[in-house]
Amino acid sequence: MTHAGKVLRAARKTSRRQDYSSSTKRALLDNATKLFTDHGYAGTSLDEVVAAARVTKGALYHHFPSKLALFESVFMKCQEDSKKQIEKSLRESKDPWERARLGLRTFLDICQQPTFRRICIQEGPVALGHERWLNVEKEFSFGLVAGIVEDLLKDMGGADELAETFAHIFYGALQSAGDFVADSEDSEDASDKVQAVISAILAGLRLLPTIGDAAQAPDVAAS
Amino acid sequence: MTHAGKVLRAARKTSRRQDYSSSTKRALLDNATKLFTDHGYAGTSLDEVVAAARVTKGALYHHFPSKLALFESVFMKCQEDSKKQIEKSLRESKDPWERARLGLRTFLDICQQPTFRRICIQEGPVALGHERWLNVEKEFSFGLVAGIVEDLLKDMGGADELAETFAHIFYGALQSAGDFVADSEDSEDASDKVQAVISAILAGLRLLPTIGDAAQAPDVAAS
DNA sequence: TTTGGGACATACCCTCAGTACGTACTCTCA
DNA sequence: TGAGAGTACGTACTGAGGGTATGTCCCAAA
Repeated sequence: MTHAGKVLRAARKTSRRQDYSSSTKRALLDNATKLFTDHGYAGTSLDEVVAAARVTKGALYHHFPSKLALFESVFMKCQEDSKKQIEKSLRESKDPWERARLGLRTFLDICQQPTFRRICIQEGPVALGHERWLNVEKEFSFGLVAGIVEDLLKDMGGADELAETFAHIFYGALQSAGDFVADSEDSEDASDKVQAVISAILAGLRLLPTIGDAAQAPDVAAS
Repeated sequence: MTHAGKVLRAARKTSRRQDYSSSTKRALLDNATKLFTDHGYAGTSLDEVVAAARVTKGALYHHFPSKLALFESVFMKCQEDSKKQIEKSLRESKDPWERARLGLRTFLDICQQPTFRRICIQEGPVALGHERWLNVEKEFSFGLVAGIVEDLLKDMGGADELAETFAHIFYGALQSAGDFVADSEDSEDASDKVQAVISAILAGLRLLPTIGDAAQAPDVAAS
């Protein structure tokens, strides 16, 4: 058997043993995702996870070096999924303002998914640490939002200095918006209201570039 | 000794024993605050806390029924302090827009205090649970912010329906703003930028009342 | 002086993350 | 084809840490 043949076989045809292995790993990830979502990181014991996946701790520690690593895998998977979802919706238009509306609409939907809320927004920063969380976010949800904001500002010209600042603040606003919708009883009504508010905030973005570095913006106080 | 006498004495003149007791309780709270701030809720063991306070677990569990209760005491104390600080700054003006600037400026300062950031913003929601955290927030920081927003909207007339929505979203934006400033190297520069962005967002608030329930706000897309 | 109770200290238990080690099974290569 | 290596687990244990049960000291009121 040639080397190329070996690689090919390994790439497309897995052994039964490998199938079993990846299957148990997936079972661990799936059950961990569910339990972490329902009870949080600290509120979930590994005994529960392995019991739900019908294996033992030996299996878990074979696939993941620690509880935190297991959580991180769940976390990354969740981030990747949401990123793909947003990117897909962004491909539907070329106009930056329309893309903003599409992307933010999708992001709000994702924020209402219990897993994303709990794993990526609530528990993530605490479990992984603020530092690590921020670094990951930059390459996923936050990165996309930042890109959208940047495009909007570029579309209007100027205010590059404030782009990063606005993106950070705006991202926090979006998370809160997601929370708000998720917590409300009438999510349909809440979602509409949120859309209106977000739109107004983005509209306020137009007032940004003229301010420059005065930073005090007394015009706000001038009714 | 009359009943009135007893009450009076208990109110103004404490016994030496009571002094000791409240002193150790304060020592526990102070050290817990410091450790929770530095290492988070899960990252802080009660053994560390009692060692730092130079007592034993017996003392801790005499004053607090659980680790979570200890954290909650720290949390509430932090909330009360920040509330007082904000209210103080609010008393310096009567104009709603000026009050907004003063209050938000103070809130941003508070967000940069490590204890408030870690205890009230980051760890609080996870440790206490989202539900409980929200209820407490309503009576403290968030309540104040919501009041300010309401005043602003009232000053312009109308848009009451969106006041609560905007307040929630805006509060998230402020927290992110605090994080952004706290994470930046040049906090002076970052603070200025944040002020500009927040001002722009508040300016966008003026565009809110005319939207009504259309909720789509196509005017945003119209460049 | 007695006595009740507050303010702790000590010793212990239980859950749970992590480790050490054993085992069965498969894959490779002589 | 069988022996060694490596994978994929299972089992039994350890240690850290939250929580409890109980004992003790000491002040305060009667």
